[in-house]
Amino acid sequence: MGSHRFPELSRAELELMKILWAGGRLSAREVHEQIPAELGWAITTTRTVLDRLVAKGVLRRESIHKINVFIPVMTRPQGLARLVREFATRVAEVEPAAVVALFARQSRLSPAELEELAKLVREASEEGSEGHA
Amino acid sequence: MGSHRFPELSRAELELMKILWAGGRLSAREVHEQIPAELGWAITTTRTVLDRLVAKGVLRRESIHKINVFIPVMTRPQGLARLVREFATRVAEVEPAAVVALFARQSRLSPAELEELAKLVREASEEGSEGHA
DNA sequence: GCGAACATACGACATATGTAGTTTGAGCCC
DNA sequence: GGGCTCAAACTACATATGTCGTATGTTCGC
Repeated sequence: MGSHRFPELSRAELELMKILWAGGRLSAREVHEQIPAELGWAITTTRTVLDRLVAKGVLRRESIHKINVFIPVMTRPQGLARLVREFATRVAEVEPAAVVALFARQSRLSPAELEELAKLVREASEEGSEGHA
Repeated sequence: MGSHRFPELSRAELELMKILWAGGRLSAREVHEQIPAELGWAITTTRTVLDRLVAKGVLRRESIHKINVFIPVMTRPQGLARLVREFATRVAEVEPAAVVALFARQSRLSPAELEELAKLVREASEEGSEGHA
């Protein structure tokens, strides 16, 4: 125990988190500019999703000279872990580790992150089959 | 064009579809009995989700002696294709084919289904980068 | 033939999500 | 120093989802 039980990320939320994970600390506008134009989001939409992420405790808001910048609280491995497990167990119905392996060639994850992802997915498995029965 | 643009499947819906894909044609009760008890669903919940699946055109309802049996319209490969693409492109950010490969060792999919899944995922990719611009 | 049991068809309701708009305040250009 | 421009903070609203409950009709054992 110890690892915060982070909430799930919806599609729109994951989209923004990916930008934040890559950018570190960005203002709403900076995040918005990196959203694929095809999505055609209004800036207010970006702000709303950002706010919800803060409300969920996934992002932290810091005011710099009256301008808010958003900082990830949930790390990328933490954000991916749940999605990986869900996909592995419910959709693909294969061992989660096999899905984790997919991320190996995914340049966005550093070796350290990859390892953390593997660990988190493993831990989640243990939790799933609780030993407190 | 040609392949019906099936709607997405929510978690609960996927749960039921998996049972139907394995069972063929089942009554609401039969489906309900196969739902993992841990989920603790009420029979009415099962019926509701089943109804929504019919409304979405994913299942077909047939009345046999006044008892409804539900028959899959959307095949397993069709149901998985979208989920696979979503996970591959948005979450793992790897080639969809790599994710399809995961299903190779998944006994639930026959070789034919596996091939269809691969084909559907491939087609979806092409659609994504439409050539009609 | 009657009532217990089960099935069907609907209605309901809270929360989650996608997607904005509006109101108000601060900062900067001329 | 009056606006124009933006950011922040709220509010809004439709649809999707998870989860049932209820009113009715049908069946079968006794």
